[in-house]
Amino acid sequence: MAAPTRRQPTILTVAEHAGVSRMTVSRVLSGGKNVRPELVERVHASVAALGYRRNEQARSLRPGQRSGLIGMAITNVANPYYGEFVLGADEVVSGSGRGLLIGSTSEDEDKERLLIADFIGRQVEGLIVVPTGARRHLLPAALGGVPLVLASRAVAGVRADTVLVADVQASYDQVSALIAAGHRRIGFLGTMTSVFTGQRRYEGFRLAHEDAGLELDEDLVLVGQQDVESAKAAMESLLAREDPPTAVFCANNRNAIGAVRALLGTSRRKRGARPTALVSFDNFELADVLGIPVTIIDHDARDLGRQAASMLIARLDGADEGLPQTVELPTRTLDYGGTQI
Amino acid sequence: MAAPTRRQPTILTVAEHAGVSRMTVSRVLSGGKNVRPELVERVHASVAALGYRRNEQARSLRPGQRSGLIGMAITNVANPYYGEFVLGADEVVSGSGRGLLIGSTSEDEDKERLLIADFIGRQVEGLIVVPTGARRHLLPAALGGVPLVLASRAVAGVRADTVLVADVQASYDQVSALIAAGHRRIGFLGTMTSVFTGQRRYEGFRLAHEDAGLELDEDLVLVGQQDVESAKAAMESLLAREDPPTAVFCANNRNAIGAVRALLGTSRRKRGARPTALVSFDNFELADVLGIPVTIIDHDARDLGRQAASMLIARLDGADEGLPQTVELPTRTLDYGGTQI
DNA sequence: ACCACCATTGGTAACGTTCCCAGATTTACC
DNA sequence: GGTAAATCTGGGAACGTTACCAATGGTGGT
Repeated sequence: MAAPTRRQPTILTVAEHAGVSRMTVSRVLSGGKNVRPELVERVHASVAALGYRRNEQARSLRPGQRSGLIGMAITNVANPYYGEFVLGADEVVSGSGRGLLIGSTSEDEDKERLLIADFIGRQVEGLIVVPTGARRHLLPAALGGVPLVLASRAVAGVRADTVLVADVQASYDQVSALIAAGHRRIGFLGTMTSVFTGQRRYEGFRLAHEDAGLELDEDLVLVGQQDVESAKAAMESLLAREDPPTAVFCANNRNAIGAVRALLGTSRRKRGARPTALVSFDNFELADVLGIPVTIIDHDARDLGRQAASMLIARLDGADEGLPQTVELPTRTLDYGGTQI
Repeated sequence: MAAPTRRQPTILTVAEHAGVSRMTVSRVLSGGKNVRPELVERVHASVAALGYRRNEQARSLRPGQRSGLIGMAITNVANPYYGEFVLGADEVVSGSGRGLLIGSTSEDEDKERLLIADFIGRQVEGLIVVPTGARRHLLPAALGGVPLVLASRAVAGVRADTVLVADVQASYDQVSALIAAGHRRIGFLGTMTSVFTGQRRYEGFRLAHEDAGLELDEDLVLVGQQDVESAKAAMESLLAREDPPTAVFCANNRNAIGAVRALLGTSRRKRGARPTALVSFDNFELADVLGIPVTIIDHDARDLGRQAASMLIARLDGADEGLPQTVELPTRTLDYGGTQI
């Protein structure tokens, strides 16, 4: 009745079952060079009969062996954006015969520190981190020489391979396009100022104004919105002004969706003949059918994951010994009437 | 110039540095019982000085020790739904001091088999699987006694703890509501018939017709749509009929979004005074602002992840030795005018 | 017939950790 | 002060695996 999970078979169990030595089994399992065909077959039969699986933990304990694990610390696993990101990384990582160890930091520096310590304890070969911003535990000394790739965000003072989106350039381009289309008062809806991408996107926004010789109205810049609700409220406050902006730049899709909700909640009469033009950094579902003029700055999160993982694997497989590199992924523009005035 | 990553310090390095034996270091690291305070301090100082991290792989090699790893095989990491799911599981798993090893199967049975084999080789303590449907590699013999929890879908012939959504009941209820509201011709947009949840949701659809004594028109049942594009085309074909359905039940959010796109692409004149009522199994962003009557059958994917992980941890920590259990999570209904006629 | 060489096989040690036990030291008590 | 007990410390072995080396047997060349 009681089914005391009997021990997993070891290589020795297989060896005895097949009537050979451990070494022969090991050799068969790692290629079978220099083993008599008859024995190869006997070993395979025993492996199948016993349901033996090689213990990767024991295996990677031997010197020169690697754990085959990549640690990945994401700020928010539930964000579909990072889901795509994980998928891209998984493609590359599993393609290199390794596995992905994943944890969520929830933008919490302490969680990030503990997670990374745990990863290192589990002997990960490398780390892919979407950093919260904390620096100390990402320094080489704290990492014990484990290669690190930062994704989506950089950290000041941390020299590591980094994959970013061309935040500044894309924001600059789209805001410049708004200005060229005649917009003179442009709102900005952004995240907490501590978020790296938010800073960069604001920088593009600011530079576009500067280069066009257009003064930026700080009153139209609202930051700190982390969710759709607060973004909606911020957008409503812009719309309620005596002199509302004619266009609004949203630094991420949470803010864009909030802005959309605010616009749809405003009566068409009040919106007037001149609909407020929206630019959204990041795509969102159904953006094209809302009947609201919106320009999307889109990029491929999956590709971001692929790039990050590729840079890491390149380091691991020793091909690349040079200085840390930073790659900026290009964006593409989806225009659903957003630049019209 | 060349920086040959010097070996990680081991417990022996720390012992020598602190002038004690391996065992004393080990004892300090696992609680410090029965060690002189002075030595405890010396060891901690050496650990900090050397940047020593305990090797979890070596640690878990000892008998009776566990790897602290949970393997998670998801059909599609990029689906935001499963992102939420992973987050919920991560909460529980990391709360139990374990880590999550994640892989994507892309609905591919072979990938699932290899992934699970890999997980077992890495000595995972348990598995959480969103199964593709294949049975053999989920049998206890193939798993070597590693506990398994199935999530979101069951597999015929596999006895394991399972967490499902109340697909049948919720579909039944909402379709019954449509019928009660006077709808007599109800369309069905679904996934491939091989998908477990699709079958269950269709079953609820069918039963509601049966119990209401309403004959089900098979011509209005379109299945096999896996993405928004094909769902849109399917919806268009329904709308183009001489006798279009007055309501459409969408078995997942991909199909619902396709249906929405089809409706929005149809001129308002053609849609007529009687808008087609939609029911969507699964929520989607902006559903409430589309101006289309839609009822959402919503459930909390994060909770699904939490439940699955909790069942697994309960098995692991030995509290629960009983027969495999199946839990059905309740749904809630969000009504954006979907049941009107 | 002898020797060099290759293919095949197994024994031993080591990876980093912790458990078991035995020895050493301190404390407690008469 | 002497003994018993409690506390503290370290040596050896083991977890499952593979690298290294040695031993065996067979083959071909001279």
